[in-house]
Amino acid sequence: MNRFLSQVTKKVDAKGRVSVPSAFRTVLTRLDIRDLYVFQDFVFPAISIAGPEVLERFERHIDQGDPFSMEANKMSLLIHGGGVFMKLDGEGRLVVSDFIRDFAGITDQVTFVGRGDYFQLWEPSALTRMQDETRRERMEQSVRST
Amino acid sequence: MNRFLSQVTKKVDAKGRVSVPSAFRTVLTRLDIRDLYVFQDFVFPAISIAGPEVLERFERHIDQGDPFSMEANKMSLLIHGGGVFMKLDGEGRLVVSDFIRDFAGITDQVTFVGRGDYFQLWEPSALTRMQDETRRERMEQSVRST
DNA sequence: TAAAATCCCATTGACGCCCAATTTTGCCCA
DNA sequence: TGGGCAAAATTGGGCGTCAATGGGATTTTA
Repeated sequence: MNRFLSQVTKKVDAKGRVSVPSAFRTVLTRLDIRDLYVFQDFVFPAISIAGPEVLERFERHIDQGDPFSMEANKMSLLIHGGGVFMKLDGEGRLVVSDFIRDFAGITDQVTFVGRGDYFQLWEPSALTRMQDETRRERMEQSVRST
Repeated sequence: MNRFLSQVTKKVDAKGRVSVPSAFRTVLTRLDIRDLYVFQDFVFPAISIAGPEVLERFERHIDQGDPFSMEANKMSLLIHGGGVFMKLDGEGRLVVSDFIRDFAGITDQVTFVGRGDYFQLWEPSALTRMQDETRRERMEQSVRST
């Protein structure tokens, strides 16, 4: 399968590194992604990681409108100011920089979460809370429709 | 019969494996399902197992709306982050990973439950409790409607 | 030159794949 | 109806490979 699925929690080591799950690395290889576009997610308190083409898509989106508009400026602030390129080390590990750490509230553990054509880094309990909340919402929906 | 029915409880071996009941494997073969879409159920503390087309159906559902919406992101968090593809080993066994174990509260025993066109994995006592609770609720309903 | 970022290597642990032993099941026949 | 068998299913474990982890050693940067 060539999409990012599932979730795994990993420990950040003494040097601030985490090894990216091999299943994810396999997908990255298959999609021929070497430079990772790492950005602060737009809707969740999490870090999203994708290939360079995602940034390019965002930029094209901006280019479609008025470049001086508040809208375009705000968008750039997120995708440029809130993003950075990173590479994995020889063993497939990623350094959890302050950029990542602070935004996602990560300390000594990180949960890797597949999102289809990209993946995310979450502070473990934050992810659990969000998923539980979502299930609860779905439950209420189905109860209402009874 | 080409649907998943009944329930069986199996032991998880020392390596964390459980053999899928042959009746279920027969159905899988008949439906030509080789890759299993294994996901954390939306309503029960159980793992649901189906074919790849179930994930695809979920994804189509997401694609219908705005991909940047909170709604779509939450859904993806469940179906992508809460799901994974797995295969059975040569003897028809499944590895009970942490992904499965933690969510369903499974330790050394698993109950396989048929659900029609898919099946589930439960922690034995959790299933019993849920079934008892459901029967009790139905009793109360029928009493009220008398 | 100190601190941090990289690179490199060794050890440990997990997983996939295979084979053997044992148990269960379905069926036929006395 | 009760055995007896053969086939299928289940279970247990060995082993090789790859992933994960931890810790130097080296280079880079401020």
